[in-house]
Amino acid sequence: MGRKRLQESADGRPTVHTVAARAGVSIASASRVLNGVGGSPETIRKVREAAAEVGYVPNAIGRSLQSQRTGLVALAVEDIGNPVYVEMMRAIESVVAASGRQLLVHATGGQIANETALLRRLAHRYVDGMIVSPIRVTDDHLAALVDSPVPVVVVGQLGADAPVDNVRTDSRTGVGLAVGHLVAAGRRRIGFVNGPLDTVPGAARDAGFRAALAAHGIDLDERLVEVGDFRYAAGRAATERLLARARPDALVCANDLIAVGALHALLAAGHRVPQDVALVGMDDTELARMMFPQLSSVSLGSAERGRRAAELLLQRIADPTLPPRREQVAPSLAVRASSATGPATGVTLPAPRTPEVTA
Amino acid sequence: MGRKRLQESADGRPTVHTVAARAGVSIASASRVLNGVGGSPETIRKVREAAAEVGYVPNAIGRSLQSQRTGLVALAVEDIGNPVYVEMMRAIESVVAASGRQLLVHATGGQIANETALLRRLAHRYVDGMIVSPIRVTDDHLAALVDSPVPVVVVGQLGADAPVDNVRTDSRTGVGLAVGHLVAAGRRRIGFVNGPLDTVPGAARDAGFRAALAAHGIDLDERLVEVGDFRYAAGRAATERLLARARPDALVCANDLIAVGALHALLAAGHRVPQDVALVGMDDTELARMMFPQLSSVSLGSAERGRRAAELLLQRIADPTLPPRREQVAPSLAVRASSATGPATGVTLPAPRTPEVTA
DNA sequence: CAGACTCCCGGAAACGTTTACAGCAGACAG
DNA sequence: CTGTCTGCTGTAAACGTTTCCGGGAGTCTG
Repeated sequence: MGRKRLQESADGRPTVHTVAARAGVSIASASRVLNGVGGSPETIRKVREAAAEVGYVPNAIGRSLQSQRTGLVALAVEDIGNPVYVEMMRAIESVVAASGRQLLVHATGGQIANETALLRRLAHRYVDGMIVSPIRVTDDHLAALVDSPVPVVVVGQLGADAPVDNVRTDSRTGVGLAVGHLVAAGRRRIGFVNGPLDTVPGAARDAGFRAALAAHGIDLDERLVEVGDFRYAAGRAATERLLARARPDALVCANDLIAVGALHALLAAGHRVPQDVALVGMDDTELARMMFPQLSSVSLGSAERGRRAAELLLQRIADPTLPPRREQVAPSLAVRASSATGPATGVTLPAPRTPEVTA
Repeated sequence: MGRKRLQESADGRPTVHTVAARAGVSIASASRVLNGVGGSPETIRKVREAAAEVGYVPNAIGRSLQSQRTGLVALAVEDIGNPVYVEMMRAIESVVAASGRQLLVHATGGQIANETALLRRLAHRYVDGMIVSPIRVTDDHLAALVDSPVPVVVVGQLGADAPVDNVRTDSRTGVGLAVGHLVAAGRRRIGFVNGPLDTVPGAARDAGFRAALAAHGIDLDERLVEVGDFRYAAGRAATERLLARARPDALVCANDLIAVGALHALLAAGHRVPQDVALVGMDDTELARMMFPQLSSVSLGSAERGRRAAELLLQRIADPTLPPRREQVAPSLAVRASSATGPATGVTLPAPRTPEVTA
């Protein structure tokens, strides 16, 4: 039989050829029946039967090659352990699922190389589009975004003129909300525990903090500013360093994970929250409500940003010629016990290491 | 020109044909150069140049159709907001990445239909293999697992004779560790806040709890058992219901999210932890260490299970004929402040709603 | 009863890639 | 100078699917 086409795939699984041969019809008819378009009752019966007998299951790759779409959408975030991304993911998922597609998540670990590689590899047609939330953006990175072979939507700040769909918030203003709230509550020695300054959100929040203090006529004591990364352990360690050299009456944290670390450090050092030190986080994730006392937090609308990003992406997939769009979500402040003014809701410690504890 | 093959893909992006034509060589030579195998210096130069000029980027789908592999591995979990899955994912990711593949995560939301659909759709060749951690297993589900077209490894309990690679732990014994520890510390009115009983882990933990109490000769007071789901809010609500009708001196929780909910409920109700009520969670996630007081927790070796599952999967991808294997990871108990015996490490509340507070 | 119309079918092309195979030129040995 | 070997190249098949197109059979209309 020479090099005649075989009827099974390389690993022995049935293909549409197997089904067609078994049903005694052409592959065209088999394919039509399997896709539910056309076919006489008799043909339908024969093909269905044959497919069931051999346990046919279509090969998505073959189908995608033909149809030029996979029905998959990817979300690439830095740290999937950060609840803010979980909330964003849930919002994206619901939009994406409603369009009949599936969402896949990839954690980049904040490695630029990693993320660029993802764009350059995964995006090469395995997915119909992707949403990326980078915390560092380099020129190389940007280039990869711009000429990505599939539609990309970026969640987060991006160079002003980048021709890429973009959903952002204003975290500078967000930090301002926190500072304003604390100042109004009579706090003056306001500290700031931030993430790395070489990240986009880190830099924006630093600028926002300084601007907000200035706007309230408060001189910034640099000893009240500390930097770690955006995770819990670093937040706790950074707060411990800060407390070792300064005595804040309030702390703003660049996200909720850091705020939880700060809360832990404060309580372990014998400070009462909020009586001695008021605490405000950012992102307003479920984590903030899981703490005791519950944490005030600046909402950056992560779910909303995710939802909008997903919508932008679906629109662009439908029509790739759309001009780049940019949307903005306004921040808001959720005040909870950790920065409430009254002392009634606070937590006290018996009397651990530090001297200045109320008897 | 009739129906002659075009040199661009449908959406105008360059293909290997474009590059070949531009370089004045055959597509075979172009492909060889682009893959770094063979080619004369002159050919290499021309092809590289042409590829750069047109911005060629290979179509992964086309390549996969030919090579019968995608280099992608999927992880399907129920709730990506649960830190235990984050830890598992990290472990899997590192193994998978080391093999040069990429990990994609899919959240099923615990919907069986969802999960089965994932198996039946995504698994149809988009990925080289997948790791699934189902919390409910039906026959249909099992069938989908067994004749999945790609290798599958299951993390979690599975019917004893299911011919599927499987990494499990022994959560019954795990609950026993928690109960034993609490009994040794003198606790007797030990409560249990569990997830749904129609889930595999929920059922196993319930059985483990009852068996452990019996083993210590303690009669179970059914009012001390409450059920929600595996998330924070439900854990808190369930604990509130429990506290409204009973007075435990210790609580075992079916996972750390529930334990955090229980901690919140306990503190809000004015109970001291651990003095009044000792608390033990399960999964030993980072969340347990993020609490104040830090939570004792039964480690079910989630990272280890993830690591082993990934290794099993890679082995099976390499050799699909391997017999089904089953591995087990032993639980262990991490004792922290929330169940420490001494009162020194506990947290006290000023004097909220309940009367029995230390002045 | 002829013609138009509808419906179904099979052959073949197409999606973008890799690769087996054969041909060809050049280098080298005898 | 001839024969063999090496290394590169191009043609074409293959991966598994969908779909265009032409042909044939059957149905309805006039």
